[in-house]
Amino acid sequence: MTGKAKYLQAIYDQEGEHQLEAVTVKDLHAQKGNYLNKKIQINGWVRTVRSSKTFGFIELNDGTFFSNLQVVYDEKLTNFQEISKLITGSSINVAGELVESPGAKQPFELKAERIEVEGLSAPDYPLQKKRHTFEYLRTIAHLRPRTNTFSAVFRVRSVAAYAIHKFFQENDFVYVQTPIITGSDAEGAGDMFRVTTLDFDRTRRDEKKAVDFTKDFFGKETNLTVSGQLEAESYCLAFKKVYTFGPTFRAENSNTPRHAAEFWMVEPEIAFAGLKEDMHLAEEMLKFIISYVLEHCPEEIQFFNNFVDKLLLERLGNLVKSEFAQITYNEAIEILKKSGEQFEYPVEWGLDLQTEHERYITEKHFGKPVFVTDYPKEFKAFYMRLNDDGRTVAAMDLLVPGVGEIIGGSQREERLDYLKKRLGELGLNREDYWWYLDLRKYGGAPHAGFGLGFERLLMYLTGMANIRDVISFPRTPKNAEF
RNA sequence: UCCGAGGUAGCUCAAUGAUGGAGCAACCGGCUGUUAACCGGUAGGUUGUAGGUUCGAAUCCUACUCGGGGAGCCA
Repeated sequence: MTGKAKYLQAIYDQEGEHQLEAVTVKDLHAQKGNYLNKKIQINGWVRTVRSSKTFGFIELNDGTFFSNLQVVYDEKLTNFQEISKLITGSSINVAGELVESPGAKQPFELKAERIEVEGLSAPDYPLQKKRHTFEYLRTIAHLRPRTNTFSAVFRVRSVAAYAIHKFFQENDFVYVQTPIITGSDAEGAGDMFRVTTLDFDRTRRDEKKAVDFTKDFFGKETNLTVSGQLEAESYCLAFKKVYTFGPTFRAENSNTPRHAAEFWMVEPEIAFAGLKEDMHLAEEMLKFIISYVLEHCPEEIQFFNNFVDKLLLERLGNLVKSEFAQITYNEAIEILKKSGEQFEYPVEWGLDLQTEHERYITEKHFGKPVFVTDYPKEFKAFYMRLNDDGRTVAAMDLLVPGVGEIIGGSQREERLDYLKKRLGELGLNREDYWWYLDLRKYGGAPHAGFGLGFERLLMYLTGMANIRDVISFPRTPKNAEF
């Protein structure tokens, strides 16, 4: 028994005369020669039935491959009437011979000798064989993976996740799982989801009506993580090259197609390295992931190119070949000022770049991914390394057409005195960061890292315009159904 | 959170102050190679909720609610 086959359920036919192991549609396409003109068995779900008086066709999808398998059946089946009335969504088991198809739309088809109904669907099955809007499909998130689009999205998601691990593992990075429950407010930025076991109705409060968290589960205030970065830095300064890949939570009341309250983030961190190495890593990583997906999900990417975004293949192909652009914040301001564009928000040194500015730079001016570096320290986080000019930090954002900011990173401030000073300037409590400061005290080294929004990468990879359509069960403000 | 546009049959949409329709899905029937199959028929509605204007409201007004777009925050 092969390693793969042992996971497949062996199913016997009704008479128990011979045993056929269920094969997958993926195998049929991969090794057509092994199966053609032979008896096979397939499990799957009915996408549609086209029935005539004495014969009919079933589009069967078994979840392993993008395309359906066409099943041909006729009145020789003992349950012909039942099969002709099968409702979309029903699960069946089909045994028969795989033959070349006379139809133009598929290379082969299954001539059914026996069809067993595993689970009937119902007349009110919400998925039809016509196009549905993504908005409607979000209301049936438990059924949408059965559609072409979401089948493609989540296969790409799985392959992309694998590609991320493959890239880092093959480049000697150590995969670190940082905590999801955290006692530190990582960046002092953004609202966090509180984690507590306190009973709201019987919570002890002190004279100032403040909640007494010493009575809580952890004996202190805890939240869901907004970033694994600080913890990743700790492991970076032990393993030299590390990465995290896990869920992240932000309680911001963001209502946009690019934000979710729960999303996945990839956060590499490299020691004895600066911003240049950081950008190089980001570019190599993105190119690897995209190449890997292009190679391993050709049907899915072609589907997106046909039905979601006509320029997808061209854009992804170009990205893999081209060099990312790289400009400083200063240069970005110059470009915007000289652009002649009428922007709604002013362009001035010391003001942050607005979405419209970022879009102009990456979509119109360069037409490809752009690193923007060295922002004024005022609108960046405390841990970013201060540049020699004393007013900018070694930060970088990667902007890509269509999605916007996909990566945010920086060289970290490794100089203990600078870091302490910065904490003070921002009114952050030094004691809260004692262990983070220790990393600088005990053999600190220059290091850098970035955060990649996994869902934003998927949007870029698939052309899907809304983050809610690249997460299985999206969590957004006022929405945690399923 | 702010700004502007929406919610009509299971789905996608018509109907702009006067008897709420179509396509698809469902259900019944027909059809010997279909492929978003095709042909005929049946059923399906308190027009998001509440209130108001009017002789009369899906249509005009107000509030709420839901989904989405733009902005802010960011990945």
